[in-house]
Amino acid sequence: MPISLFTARRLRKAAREVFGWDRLRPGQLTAMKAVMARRDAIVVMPTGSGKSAVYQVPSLLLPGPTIVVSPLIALQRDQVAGLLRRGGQSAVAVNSTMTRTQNEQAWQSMSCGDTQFLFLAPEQLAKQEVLERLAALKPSLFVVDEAQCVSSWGHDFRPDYLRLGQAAESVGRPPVLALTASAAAPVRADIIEQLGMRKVREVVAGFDRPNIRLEVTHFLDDAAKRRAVVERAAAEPKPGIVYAATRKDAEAYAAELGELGLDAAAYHAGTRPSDRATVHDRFLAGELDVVVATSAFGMGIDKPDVRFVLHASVPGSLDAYYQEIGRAGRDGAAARAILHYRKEDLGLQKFFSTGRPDLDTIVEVARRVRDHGTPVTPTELRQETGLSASRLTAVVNLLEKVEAVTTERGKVAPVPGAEPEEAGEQAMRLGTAHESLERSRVEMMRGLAETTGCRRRFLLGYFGERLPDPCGNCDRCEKSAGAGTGNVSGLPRPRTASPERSDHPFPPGTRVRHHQWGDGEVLSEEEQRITVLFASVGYRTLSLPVILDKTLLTAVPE
DNA sequence: CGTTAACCAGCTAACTGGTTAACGGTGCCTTAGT
Repeated sequence: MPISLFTARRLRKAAREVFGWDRLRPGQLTAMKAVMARRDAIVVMPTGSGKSAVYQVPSLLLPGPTIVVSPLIALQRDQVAGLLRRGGQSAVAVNSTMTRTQNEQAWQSMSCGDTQFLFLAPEQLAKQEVLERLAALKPSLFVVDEAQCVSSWGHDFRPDYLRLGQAAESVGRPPVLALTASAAAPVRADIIEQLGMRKVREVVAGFDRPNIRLEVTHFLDDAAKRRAVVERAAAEPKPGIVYAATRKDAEAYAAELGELGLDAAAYHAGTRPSDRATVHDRFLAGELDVVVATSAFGMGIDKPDVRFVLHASVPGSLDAYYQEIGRAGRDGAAARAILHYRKEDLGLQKFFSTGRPDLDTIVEVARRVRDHGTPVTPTELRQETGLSASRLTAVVNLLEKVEAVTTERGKVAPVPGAEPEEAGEQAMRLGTAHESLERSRVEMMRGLAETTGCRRRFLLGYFGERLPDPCGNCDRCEKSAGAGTGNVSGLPRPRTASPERSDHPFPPGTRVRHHQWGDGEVLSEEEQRITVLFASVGYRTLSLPVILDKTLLTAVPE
């Protein structure tokens, strides 16, 4: 019997006997087989489609335990509870909300083999002691859950995400499995690079969520937009989520909706922890009409009957937009994504996408590391520079990338011959490139809001999926179809899946070179325009007639 | 990048227009003091 068939049988058996899952989806099985073959894999599957099973089932058949890196402590709790409930599997988490004794007990139950799953935040793996204990467990699998965080948070907000590749190495480099519900090709490439993954098996399920109607309403005036947000949130079938850009807005909208008699609550990182938990639980229990939240709300929310997601202001990227609207209509019934768009709102998102370390700071850290001569602990560097832990880690990450320092066994060491000023300049260039990428991601959001074509086609194009026909379930499609032909059910009309050939020299996937912006890759096409991701400047949308007429772009052979 | 609050000058009383500074999102972890 071929090995893969044998493996598939064992996987199915384990899934059935332990978790009671009678069948595995094709994507799940493919990914599980990659894990069993000791290969690195990145899996992109929608929430609620059994992504966790991809590590949970193989883990039972592997000799050592499974390490799961999870971004939020609340999520770790859910995952531990879920394993116990569904499969009777023992799992533990080690984090700062536990007492010292509890964490000790968790380590104990791992090392004596009683427990198969250990959940940790990336910051835990920044500690040398933790890495040593993990290495002693001889783990068989290293899972990074919500792996989009590597790319979206690792570069600035939570820089320990960029250190996970090294962490995996120092615990014996088991196969690395990255799981996420949404990641466009460039984001996947970033995750793979940052985690140091090798010979990666990519399993990407479809991105389309055809039951979610996409709609964008334009506003010139801020006050008019605010009125419309409240009116619309009040009018839509419940429950729903309203996303606001700031904490203050979230509070204000929640208060206004409350005055209209709705059960509405605000949720953001400044909400008291006990209130956060209450809002979360009440929403899941169906006791709230509307949660008005910042981007803090949503990870781990798997509620089937959310009827609308309304954006009171544009999010900072199509990735964020897609993730947030994806919380609507998980049950497959008609749902709405309503974006209230004002082009001035893009400014706030542009502001959020800045904040890289400045030249002086980088050079200072590089100097101090050099002057020490011998490896120095991050704690020491923090005391000398007064930088916060995450800020320092971000700087060290940059310096390591430009080969001015190395890190080993938790300490930072200089690279002989590396000049701090030179390293600083190089690191700044990296930081600047990343910043312009982030800003171009904001521009892609503008692209969706201002497109005259089918919105779903634009959105899916960004994720590398080509929609041959307009979707019939967005405001643009309805507008061009005219009155009377709208679909009554709220569900999209059937459409053909036949991919048509591109009639120009730059179909998606083509490597191209621009006379000014250098090398890039064509990501998507839309009517007379293509979107290209350039290494130097990020996303750019180009007009096909113009580039064909002026030969601004040339295709580069692989 | 855009909004808002605070301030000030002007110039004569209660307000206007202009400039300027501050603010804005995501979460781990640690440690000192109740």
